[in-house]
Amino acid sequence: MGVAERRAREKEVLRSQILSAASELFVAEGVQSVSMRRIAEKIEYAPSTIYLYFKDKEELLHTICREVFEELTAILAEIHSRGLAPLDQLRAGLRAYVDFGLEHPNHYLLVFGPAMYEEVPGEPSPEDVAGVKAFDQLRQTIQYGISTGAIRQADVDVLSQTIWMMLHGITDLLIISKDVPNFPWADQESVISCGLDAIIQSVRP
Amino acid sequence: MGVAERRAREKEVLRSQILSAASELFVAEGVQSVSMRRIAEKIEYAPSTIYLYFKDKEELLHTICREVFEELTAILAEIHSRGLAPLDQLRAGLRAYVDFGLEHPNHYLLVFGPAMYEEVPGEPSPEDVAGVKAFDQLRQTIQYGISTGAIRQADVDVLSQTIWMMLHGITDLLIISKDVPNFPWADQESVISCGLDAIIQSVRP
Amino acid sequence: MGVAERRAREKEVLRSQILSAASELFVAEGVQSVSMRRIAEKIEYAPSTIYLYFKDKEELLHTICREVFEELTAILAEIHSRGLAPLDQLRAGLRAYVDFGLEHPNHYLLVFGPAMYEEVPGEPSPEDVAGVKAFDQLRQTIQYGISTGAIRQADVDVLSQTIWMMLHGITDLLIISKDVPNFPWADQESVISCGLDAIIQSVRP
Amino acid sequence: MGVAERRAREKEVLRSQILSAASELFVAEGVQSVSMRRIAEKIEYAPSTIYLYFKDKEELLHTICREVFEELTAILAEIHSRGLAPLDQLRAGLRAYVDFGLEHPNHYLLVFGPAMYEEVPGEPSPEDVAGVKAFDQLRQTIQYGISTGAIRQADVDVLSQTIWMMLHGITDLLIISKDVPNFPWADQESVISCGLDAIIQSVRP
DNA sequence: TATGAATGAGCATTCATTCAT
DNA sequence: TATGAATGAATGCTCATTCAT
Repeated sequence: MGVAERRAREKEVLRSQILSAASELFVAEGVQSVSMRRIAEKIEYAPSTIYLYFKDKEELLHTICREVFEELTAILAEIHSRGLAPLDQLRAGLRAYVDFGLEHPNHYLLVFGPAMYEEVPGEPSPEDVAGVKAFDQLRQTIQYGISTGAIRQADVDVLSQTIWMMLHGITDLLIISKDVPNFPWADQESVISCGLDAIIQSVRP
Repeated sequence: MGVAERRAREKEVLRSQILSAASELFVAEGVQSVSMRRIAEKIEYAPSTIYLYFKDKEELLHTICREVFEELTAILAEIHSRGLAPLDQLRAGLRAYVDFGLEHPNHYLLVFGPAMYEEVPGEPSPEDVAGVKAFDQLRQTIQYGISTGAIRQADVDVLSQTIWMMLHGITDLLIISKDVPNFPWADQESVISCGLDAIIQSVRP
Repeated sequence: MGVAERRAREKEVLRSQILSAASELFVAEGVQSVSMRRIAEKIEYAPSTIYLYFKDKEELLHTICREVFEELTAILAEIHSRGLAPLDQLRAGLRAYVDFGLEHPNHYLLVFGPAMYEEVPGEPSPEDVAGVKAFDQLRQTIQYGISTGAIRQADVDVLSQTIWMMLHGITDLLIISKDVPNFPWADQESVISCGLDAIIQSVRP
Repeated sequence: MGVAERRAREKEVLRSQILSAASELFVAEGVQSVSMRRIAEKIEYAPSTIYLYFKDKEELLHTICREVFEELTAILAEIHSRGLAPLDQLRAGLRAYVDFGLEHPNHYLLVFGPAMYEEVPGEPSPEDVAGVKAFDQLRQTIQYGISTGAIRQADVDVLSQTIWMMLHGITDLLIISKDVPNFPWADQESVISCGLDAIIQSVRP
């Protein structure tokens, strides 16, 4: 049985290697530009070996997206665990979200970019679930604020989704701005401050 | 001469057909995933015919982007011309922007989606110019508000870009939401209201 | 009838323009690399116009080849007309042949290069006829030399064809040598002298 | 291990098949006119399979040229090794050269036909090297003859290159003659004799 | 006579994927 | 488990040619 265990462990290791090689490449060069062969070369295995671990390129992508969401969720959960006051927790979470996007721009675009695959109604995919969990952290913060009176009475869903959308806009365009030099972009920090201020102010009672 | 005119008109029609087929596909499936062949099939012409109207795939993409921006600019210019009070003008412009995105979701995502082709620094492309002009409408409105005291003192660029980014986030995710059924999306109108309220409130003195 | 004549003349002019544009391009860039469109652009007519004068690209090529042969024939005929002594006439002809090749390298390769088209047995094409006439000049010179005793008794055909082949080899490789820099080519003039000496010496009685 | 060996052998076989199909087609129809598809069809494999064996069309061409030269070199080296008298060695080598051309007409024309790909000065390609080695066999024979007094004093390079060129002319046109029926070609053997006699005689002291 | 519009066949090459071993 | 060999479909693009006008 020691043998079987070692084998299982080895399998897991290779699976991880594939995932990390793929995600590195996807993120650095775009999903479309990266071939399975390139991924295989990076881990020094044959291309066909990848198919023993993932059905196809799409499954690889899905898995990576899910992991990105999980990482984001973990970050937000950590903030939650600090026991901050509602508005402080909110601001810290918003800031962490933007920072996460700016630190993992390609991952961010990967996850929130144009859908790479068709969604099938009624079958929430694993990365949907992961995405919902990440969003849920924000929703809980808002809920927490409302119930303590720190945040004005409002539909929790409407409010938290609107905030998320505005936050996404800031994150998305700050990322894209790096690739569009021919535009007089304002200072990044100023924009983030201005945006977070607007959001925080808008939730005040 | 009637002949020449009719021909010119027919040419223009086909050109438009190509543009609209292309933008529909680009937007629905991503620029990279759409082949010239697919576009040709959609309009029921030979692939090579497209090359009679556009130098290559890139020119097709550029043309589409430019035209989208121009339409948006025209809409915003019309609002400007109404001579509304600063905050009314601002709100009307923001609303028109979101509506434009929701009415032309494909075009919107195409233009503001991840840059598919690299920008070459120092050579502003025509669609950059068009994009700047569209954004400039918003900037002017903010400037107008600041100078009349309807909007608080602030760096015009930081403020207008932050607003644009938040607005983009709302527009972007509302569009994407249609393709992601497995998520408890809040009511669209409520989100728009909530977002615009937040923005307007944040610029008040 | 003046009208008809003018028209015929104009037609002839355009035909010539096409031929000379095509031959210039073929020769400068290789038959395969030159498109009908390029030829058309050069004469500032529509591509389809060329098809009113020549059935297809191949006919254009054939016509040009024939003209090359005719030019060569004319040069050799002029030498013949000078009334030189047999061996002087031979040497002058050989020299003129090599020079013709070196001055019109692409034309030369065009005509003597790998067959571009299939020969159909039994139907001598116009450029075959033209080629035979050019070769015939050499044959006559040899015959003339044999009959006057300046050249040794030998089968006229074998001798003249062998000479032509050796001459062709010199011409061909001197032309090709210009495109192959990585070889220690000997001085061109020395090679020509050496070759002609060998040929002349070999026909002596 | 038997398996690995068999596989390697099979791979080698397919590689050879590709090479010979390609050279046959290149030579019969010109490098430019032959598509990878056509080559693939000829060997009844998918086009993409060729790319498993050769990087691209150019590498295919280069490989063929190099191998042809190497075969020719081997033949000439064998003659050298016989220890013949200078003029006998020369004649045997010349004859072997012509025979090689006539036995491998396609390869011969491919290698000595108009360069289809540009040579880059300063970077002798492998087939240049191979070509130089083949030519060098002739040069050594001439040098040997001069040093033993069997061949007249003369510039070795000029003499050997001139001889090679004349020999090439004979070989080239004898090959081409098979495809040009509409011309009264002299008997092949007679032409070869006549040519070799002329060359041998011309090097005598 | 000349053309503008359109096409269909073709090109070299790449890629995700399959499958026998 | 892992692979090497092979493939079929696809890609952007070019070109000689046709044909209605």
